[in-house]
Amino acid sequence: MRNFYLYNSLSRKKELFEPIHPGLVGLYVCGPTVYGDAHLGHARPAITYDVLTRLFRNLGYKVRYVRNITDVGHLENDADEGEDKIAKKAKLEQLEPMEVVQTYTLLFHEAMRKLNTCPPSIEPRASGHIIEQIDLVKQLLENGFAYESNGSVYFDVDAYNRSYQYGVLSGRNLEDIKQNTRDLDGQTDKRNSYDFALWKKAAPEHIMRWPSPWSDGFPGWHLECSAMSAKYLGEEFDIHGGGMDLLFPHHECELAQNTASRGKGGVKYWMHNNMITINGQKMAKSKNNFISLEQLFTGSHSILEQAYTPMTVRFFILQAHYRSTLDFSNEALQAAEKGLAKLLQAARDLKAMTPAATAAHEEVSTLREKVYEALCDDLNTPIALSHLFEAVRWVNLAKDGKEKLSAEDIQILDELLRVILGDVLGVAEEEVADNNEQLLDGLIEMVLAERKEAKARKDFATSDAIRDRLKELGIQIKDTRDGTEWTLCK
RNA sequence: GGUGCUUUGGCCGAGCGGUUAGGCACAGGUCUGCAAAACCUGCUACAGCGGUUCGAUUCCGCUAGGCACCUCCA
Repeated sequence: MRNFYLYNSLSRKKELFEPIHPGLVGLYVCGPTVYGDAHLGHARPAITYDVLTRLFRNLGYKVRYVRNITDVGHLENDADEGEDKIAKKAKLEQLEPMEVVQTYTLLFHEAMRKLNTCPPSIEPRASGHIIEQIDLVKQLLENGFAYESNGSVYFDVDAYNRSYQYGVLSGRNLEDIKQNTRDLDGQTDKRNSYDFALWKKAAPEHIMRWPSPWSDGFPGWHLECSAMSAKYLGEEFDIHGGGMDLLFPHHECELAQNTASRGKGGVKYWMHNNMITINGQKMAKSKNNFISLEQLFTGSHSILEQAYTPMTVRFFILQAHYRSTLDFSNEALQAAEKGLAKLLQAARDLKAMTPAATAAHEEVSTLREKVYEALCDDLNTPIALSHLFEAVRWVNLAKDGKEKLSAEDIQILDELLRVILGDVLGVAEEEVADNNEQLLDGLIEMVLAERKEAKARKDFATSDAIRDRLKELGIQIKDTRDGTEWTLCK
């Protein structure tokens, strides 16, 4: 199997990927907290890990891709009274928390489908794994790395740091953290401000609660990923992915939980995608530059000059390397839209091509290798795409009759534009179903205008021919006093 | 304040110790009834100042700007 190199956030270098179990890849990715619309930021990891999965599958690996849905435990802040995001939204919209979860989970899935991402193999929910999480808390208490306080249980970072090292993933040391952690009000239950919650006792009015040995309450946010990744991928698995913003504290805490409970970190490669920025700044609700995917697809946001199709967004994201920040702008999206159209047009043109030469072009045959080399070098999609544009050039040259392609050339170009572009990068023809109705209206209106003109010149042969042709296509027209009506008959 | 990252041509965005990234835009040309597309040609940049080197955009240092995390975030 081809060598694949992956940047590991833990070692801070590119490493040769060697699966724990030959031929199999276990991938865990932190999914969304479903308390709001899927946004542009969600598209980055979704597409990155989708391409990773597709590439592994193309290389012959069997991939188990687990992406969770956080539907409990994600707090607004770290204080004792920090509100659960789901619960807060439920209160705001006067819904059951699980109604909020369902609404936004479905919207998230819909957006992911439009972006042509493969659904994960398993999509576990935190609320469905309370038992596993409680077990993990018990284990941590038993191992002496957690303490109970007033019905809540916290991870004892000091204790952990005596046996292991807290901060290895994010490159921090505990002394720095101690100096720089804010002391929030109302953290009386914790021994230290940098300890984090494993189990929280629920306040009386809190709806989302489960019984546990310590209190009726709910699990801490970091716990779910440790519990669910181990359950579905084993205590040691290959790749853990997520956004760079999750590196600390979320992944650091997860790593600490794994290590404290079973003596090892459990993850071989930590992978982090960078952020999407808008005008150079990270998207955030507080900055008023928050764009949901739906807004992006429909163009309904003041920042947007136009609507952008899901595939344009996908292509735009793939044009940058996943570890670089990617700045959103209308200009950049519009450029992506055009580049994408060029690529897809060439893929279409290629289908109609027949061999016109016997000798293969060497430049064409090396493209395939170059593309794989790029993709296998830490998922370098921008380089891979630059080679695909080279393939486009060959298709267009042939189309113009300036080059002749052999059967072998065509076969390679087909592999590049259909298999690599389509199957691996997931860049495919857009669904146009949504626009069809409008398109049909416009077209028929145009044809009827032609017919009206023909009738006006008493050219009834033409007007009747138009009517008959439309009928053949399943469109019935009817001349009325007020004009011409049409219906679609099936 | 702590930690880390970053600064590439009109825009987006790769990359590397010596060689054209690529896309978009722009200009000229070929083709075309017109338009579009396509093709060809041009535009050839690496924040500033030092250092290492035969040679640095690429390595090191300093200066300046930007960003991220440290609080929830993909």
